Amino acid sequence: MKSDAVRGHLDGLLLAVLEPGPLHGYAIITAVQRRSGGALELRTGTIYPALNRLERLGLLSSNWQSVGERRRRCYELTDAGRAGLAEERTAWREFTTAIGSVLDPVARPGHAV
Amino acid sequence: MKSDAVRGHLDGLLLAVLEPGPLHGYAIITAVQRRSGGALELRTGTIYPALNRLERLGLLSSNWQSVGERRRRCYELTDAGRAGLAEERTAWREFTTAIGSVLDPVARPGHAV
DNA sequence: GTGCTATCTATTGGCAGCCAATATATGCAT
DNA sequence: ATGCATATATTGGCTGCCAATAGATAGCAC
Repeated sequence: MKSDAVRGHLDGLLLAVLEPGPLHGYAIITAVQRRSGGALELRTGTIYPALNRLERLGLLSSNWQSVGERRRRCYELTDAGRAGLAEERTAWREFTTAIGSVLDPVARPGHAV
Repeated sequence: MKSDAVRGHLDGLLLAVLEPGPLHGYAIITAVQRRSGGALELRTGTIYPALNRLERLGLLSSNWQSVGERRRRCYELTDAGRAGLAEERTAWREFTTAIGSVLDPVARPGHAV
């Protein structure tokens, strides 16, 4: 998987891994990695600014937790975040359909060429 | 479809529409538009530099044609271009699988959650 | 008790790559 | 003669992700 691969789809990934429940940043990275079968390895410089942005937009809320002396910042979806995730999924479907029908027209029966 | 949508997948699109036969730049734009059902509208500032790059890389070859007084630059796939297209299709499959399995894990039966 | 690795958060600089805007010219219809 | 479709090309700019860097806690091996 080439670098820069998630460009334009990062928000959807973050919202999606938070759907089952709250996670902190580090756990989000491992969750994306696990759910993608190891294909997607996000960097901290990628997700922390993105999480901040999503919180600023009202799609996420965060609260600090303490585990012993260690601090964690836990993010969870807001209602707007759940709506945003639904939009991202729709956009993803449209996107893959558009690119896919150009890239592989024969693989889509019923599609006029 | 948001602007900047084809980012990272442009080369594959160009190679794909050239697979059936040679086309000139303007026809490439309309071909992508048609095959995507109108979803993808590439700009000249997007494709001309890309076509040049692909030719420089040896994936395309071009030759000028004259229709009356009008000049057209026709591009066609080289053998390397055909190989490149196959790679792009593989990469596309891996990409959609990776993002898709994060975005929509339940929609993929057999995928452990 | 010293290193090594994993866990955890955060910021900065850079740049690839696409788009908007712009320029130019032909051909045809009205 | 005006406007729209056809046709090619360049430039500047911005978005957004990544690499690099920084720093702190915790546990394990030795």
